Amino acid sequence: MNPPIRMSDVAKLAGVGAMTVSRVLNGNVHVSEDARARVMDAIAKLDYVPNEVARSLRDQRTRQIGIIVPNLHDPFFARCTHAINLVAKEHSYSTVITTSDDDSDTLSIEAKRMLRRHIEGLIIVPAPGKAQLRDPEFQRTPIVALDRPIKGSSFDSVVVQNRRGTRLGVQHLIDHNHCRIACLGPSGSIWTHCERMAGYRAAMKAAELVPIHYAISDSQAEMLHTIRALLAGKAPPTAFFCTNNLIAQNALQALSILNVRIPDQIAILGFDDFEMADIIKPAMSIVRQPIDTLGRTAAELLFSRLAGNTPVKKLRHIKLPVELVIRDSCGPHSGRRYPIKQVGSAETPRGLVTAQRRRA
Amino acid sequence: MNPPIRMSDVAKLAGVGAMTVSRVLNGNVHVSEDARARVMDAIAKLDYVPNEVARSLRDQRTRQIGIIVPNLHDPFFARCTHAINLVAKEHSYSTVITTSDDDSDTLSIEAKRMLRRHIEGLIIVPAPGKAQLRDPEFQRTPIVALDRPIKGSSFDSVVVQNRRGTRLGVQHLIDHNHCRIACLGPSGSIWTHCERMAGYRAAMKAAELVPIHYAISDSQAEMLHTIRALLAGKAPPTAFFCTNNLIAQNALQALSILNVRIPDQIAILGFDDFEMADIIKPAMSIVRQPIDTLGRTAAELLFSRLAGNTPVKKLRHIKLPVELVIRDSCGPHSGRRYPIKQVGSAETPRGLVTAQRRRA
DNA sequence: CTGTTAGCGCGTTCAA
DNA sequence: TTGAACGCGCTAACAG
Repeated sequence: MNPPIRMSDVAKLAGVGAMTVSRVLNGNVHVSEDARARVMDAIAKLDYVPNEVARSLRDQRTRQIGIIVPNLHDPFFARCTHAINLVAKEHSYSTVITTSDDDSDTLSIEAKRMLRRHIEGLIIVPAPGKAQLRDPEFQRTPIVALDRPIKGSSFDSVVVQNRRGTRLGVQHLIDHNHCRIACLGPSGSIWTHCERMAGYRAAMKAAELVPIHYAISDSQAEMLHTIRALLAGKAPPTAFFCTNNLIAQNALQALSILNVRIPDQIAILGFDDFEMADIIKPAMSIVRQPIDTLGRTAAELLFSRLAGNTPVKKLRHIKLPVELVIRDSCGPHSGRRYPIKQVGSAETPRGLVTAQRRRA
Repeated sequence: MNPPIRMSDVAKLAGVGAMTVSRVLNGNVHVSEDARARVMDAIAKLDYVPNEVARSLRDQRTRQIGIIVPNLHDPFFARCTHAINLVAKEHSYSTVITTSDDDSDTLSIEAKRMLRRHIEGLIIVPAPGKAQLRDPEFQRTPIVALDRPIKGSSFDSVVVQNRRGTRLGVQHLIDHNHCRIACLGPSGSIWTHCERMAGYRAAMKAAELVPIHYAISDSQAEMLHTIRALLAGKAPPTAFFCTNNLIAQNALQALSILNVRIPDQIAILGFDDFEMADIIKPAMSIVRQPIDTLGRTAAELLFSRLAGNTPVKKLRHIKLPVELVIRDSCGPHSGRRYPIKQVGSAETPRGLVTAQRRRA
């Protein structure tokens, strides 16, 4: 509507110089009580709102960080984002967010847009595929890779124990006397799923079992088709390991349609917890990842870079512990329905984790 | 690391003036092929990144919008945010996001922070309680209220048919011969829940039934306690209507613990769909709200304000249709498992909706 | 304790 | 077709 109010307008009304207003606002230097009162008064009268853009330009600090996740439909990424934003708030930073749809070109374009805005730091979930964010312009801003590392990059990363978690889960299945354990994962080459697959293969081989892997799309139809075929074959699997939530839910759906009883006829175990896992019957056993901690750790690492606390050259690669949550989808258990915590692995991160554990 | 590259650096290297570089970048005015080539060359050599902050200050447009939701844990808000961000992308705008935790003071503080950053428009989910964002400074930036209106405010709003959806659901229960239908909702005064309660009361009264309402906290324990007491009483309810997802899931959980069979012993119906609703047994009937459309519509309304297309004075209050999705949690149905679309109510919005339906 | 000067990087305006 | 000057709103540095 009206021309926007500038600091000089406030100064004029208060009968002081612009600098006095600035000093009142930032409150570091001494200002006489008299002047301060007049300034406050003028600010209130004019509804003055400081212009952060000008301030950003002036001192070359935008007090903004950026986040790029594949999407916000997946509760996993939504929660990560939430956790990151909380840390940003604690530091009085704003959060600019956008999505990549797991496409590396989109990721790159959006990252560049963030750079143009001079965000001070960036947290990204790398897209699958070729090496990304290689251009030198990405070297000038601290970047933390979340959930997935970028191989050969110069970015910090925070991920979870994907292989170890999977091994834990598969071993649990083996402990329940399953031999023919199939691994269900999405097609495509998302890093976390590759890791989980690798963990699966390792666990199977360690038990001298034959790995069977099926890559399927996200569609329920394809899952139904795959599972039906699988179960109709000779020597059908007696257990499924699902590499994420969506896969697990689709499998559950298919099993339900096919009237296959869990855990009697088939056992099933997933990676990543979800709201309903505990409510459905049978309650689903899963490998739980510390989502909030994941986001929080990435954000704290980023801010520690911004504060210059972390030596610039040394890359930090943090791997967070996961835990097996035993419920009822893999057969009878020892009556203990609480998580088996996984402590102090060789991969346990140092430093930051201590701080973040207190909060968890 | 090195001092950042400015436009003048590019100009110098290309042997032209800064304005020529600017023109090449913005591409509106004619620049000789020769000059353009040299500029492009210099840009590449220097890894020049235009400074959007300076540009924002210069032309008083940040090309940013803000979003404030209660949290990102709730898939509902996460999806809204996703949809909004998509629209922002289409307009080449960035999205600044933060959370209010459903606290009106936090909302106000965060909104002010956004204003200082000179976001051009703001989409908020109002917090429960007293009138908000009354200060005159909030009058200078277009604000759209999402999912809940602010009574007596001068903001546009986009919400869903809460009352109507609830009536639809409750009527469905009544059609299944239920008389003692209890309404389970959170304590607190969140607008959507108040509306749903009102719809519930209206539907009950219309059928000459006695409304029974229970306000409970989000805790599973309290839900269990409430439901146990309810079912133990004389003339216990034969059906539950839950005003949101979390409540529904907690109720499901409690019913499961108490070994109450659905739908034989009790029917249950919820407001808002969720991933697992279709997978659990029995599949849960719900009232579905058009989440993506909700976010998208709010964003499009905001951008239409920014473009100056919508007359400034006239407030827009859009109410989006919901649909009843009949599954199995309310007893046998007519074999039709597909949504009963709800078309052309008097409340159906005009204009924007057409555009947005094409996408849905 | 307070005011003045200058410049952050860009693009509009005006002149060449 | 191009360049120089000016100012967007703010604050560090330097007087006073």
